Amino acid sequence: MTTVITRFPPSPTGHLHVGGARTALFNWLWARKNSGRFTLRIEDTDAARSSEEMTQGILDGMRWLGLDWDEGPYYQSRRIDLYNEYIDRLLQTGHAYYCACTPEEVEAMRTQARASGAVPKYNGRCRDKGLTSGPGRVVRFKAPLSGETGFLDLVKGPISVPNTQLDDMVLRRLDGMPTYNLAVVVDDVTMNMTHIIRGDDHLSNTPKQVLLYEALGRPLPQFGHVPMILGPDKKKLSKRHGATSVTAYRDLGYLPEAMVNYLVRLGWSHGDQEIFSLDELLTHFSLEHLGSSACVFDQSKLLWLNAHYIKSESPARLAGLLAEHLGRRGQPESGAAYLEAVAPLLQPRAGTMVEMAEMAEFFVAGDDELVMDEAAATKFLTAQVKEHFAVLHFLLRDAPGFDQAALEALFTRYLEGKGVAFKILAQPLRVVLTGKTKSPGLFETMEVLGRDRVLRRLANALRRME
RNA sequence: GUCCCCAUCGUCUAGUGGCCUAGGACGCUGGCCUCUCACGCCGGUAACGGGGGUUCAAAUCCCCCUGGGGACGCCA
Repeated sequence: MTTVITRFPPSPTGHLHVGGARTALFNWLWARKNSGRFTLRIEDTDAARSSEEMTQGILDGMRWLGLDWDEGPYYQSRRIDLYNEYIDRLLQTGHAYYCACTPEEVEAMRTQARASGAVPKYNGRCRDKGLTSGPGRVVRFKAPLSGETGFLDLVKGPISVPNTQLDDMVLRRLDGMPTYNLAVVVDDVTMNMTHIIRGDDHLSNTPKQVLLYEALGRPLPQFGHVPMILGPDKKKLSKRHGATSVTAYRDLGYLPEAMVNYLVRLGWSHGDQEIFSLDELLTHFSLEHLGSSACVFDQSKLLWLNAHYIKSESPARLAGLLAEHLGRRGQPESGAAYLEAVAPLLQPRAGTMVEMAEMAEFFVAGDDELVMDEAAATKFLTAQVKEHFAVLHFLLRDAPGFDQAALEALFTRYLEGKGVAFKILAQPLRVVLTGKTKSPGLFETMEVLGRDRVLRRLANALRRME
């Protein structure tokens, strides 16, 4: 049994977007599930469009998702000699040749072919000229003129394309850099890849790569092409559709496990199961259940999953995240213990950590800086409730206990004595303590706020109602 | 234009010839719970693109059509 080796080869010309993250996840899962190795490779042969900053962003995204790699990151830009070795070999074995045509000439061939309804491709003018190395010359692959090239795809099944569709692709550019197709094949061969799981958009590249494997005399790895992720308009997902990079979701307050869970279910399924722990993913993930049709990125389902994970996450971890987001919103620092007490009240209510931070503001705001919903204050802080609050202030001050149960008992006793329903006082009290008309339950809120804050906010309200 | 791929509720999907008058989940929606908002619970809405075959039997297999996506770079 050979060791499973997979890879994720992003091009550092953009962020780690959700589509890339999903293929990375699939490759990672497959390697981990089979106790194999997962390799990271940076495809930066396009020097002009690649940047170190993008590379770091991609690595950050990977780490955030928890997709650790066993090898790499390898940089293609540092492996040029290796690629040249292989190109020379192809030249020697007659699988490649030098071509002196300029990009403009090639472009003209394509437009001409297109105009006459033919396949737009290089016409092979230098194919049999026997040109040797020289300035202004690229190296092209000598592709078969007839026949078919095919392979068995893990998700799509048998794929085959007439060779007349393929042209003599460039292997080495004018600037001496290898092209993508050559570099991937050389890398995948030398790094011993066993499985190549990648986006559907590479499907039509694969026959060209298959030809290269054959020319090199190397066995094919297993290819698996997963369908694309589309936007709600069913077009290829792009910035137009809103957040597409995984780090954007992190900043929006999504939990990595929610992202992973959402992504894995996009194109893969295990019966009716929706929620997967990492362990479950590792035991259940399979290539056979990868879907074969494109899917739409559905933000609302991601949000639901995130809410789910927030509910089940430990208050301690949430407190850390909460502090971070609160800080970002310019709120003063609060103790970890306090935030850890706040979190459970907000967990069932927050869809994202950004939302939780927003809801947590009244907990951490200074009593005098509490943002008051004025309309609500006018509506609820009436003369009638003022009398009650005045008494309640004393009762709360002298209450022996300040926990939820004690508070509830205190209120019940008071209300029964006055013959008043809690409903009458609930909203006014909520506005006084939180500044808003929506909040967690009053008794738990008071317990967490603590006696001092409650008393000060009550006193402030009393003063206001003078 | 050519080639390749795809096709079940609005969305993600289950379904591998009979268990399907098509199941789950998100969303939307009715109700319950209730100090507000949520959570939760119960219920509802909604799909096999069309046409031909094959078969005793088709969402499932084959063909055509239609629709969608992708690729045709000295980008990856």
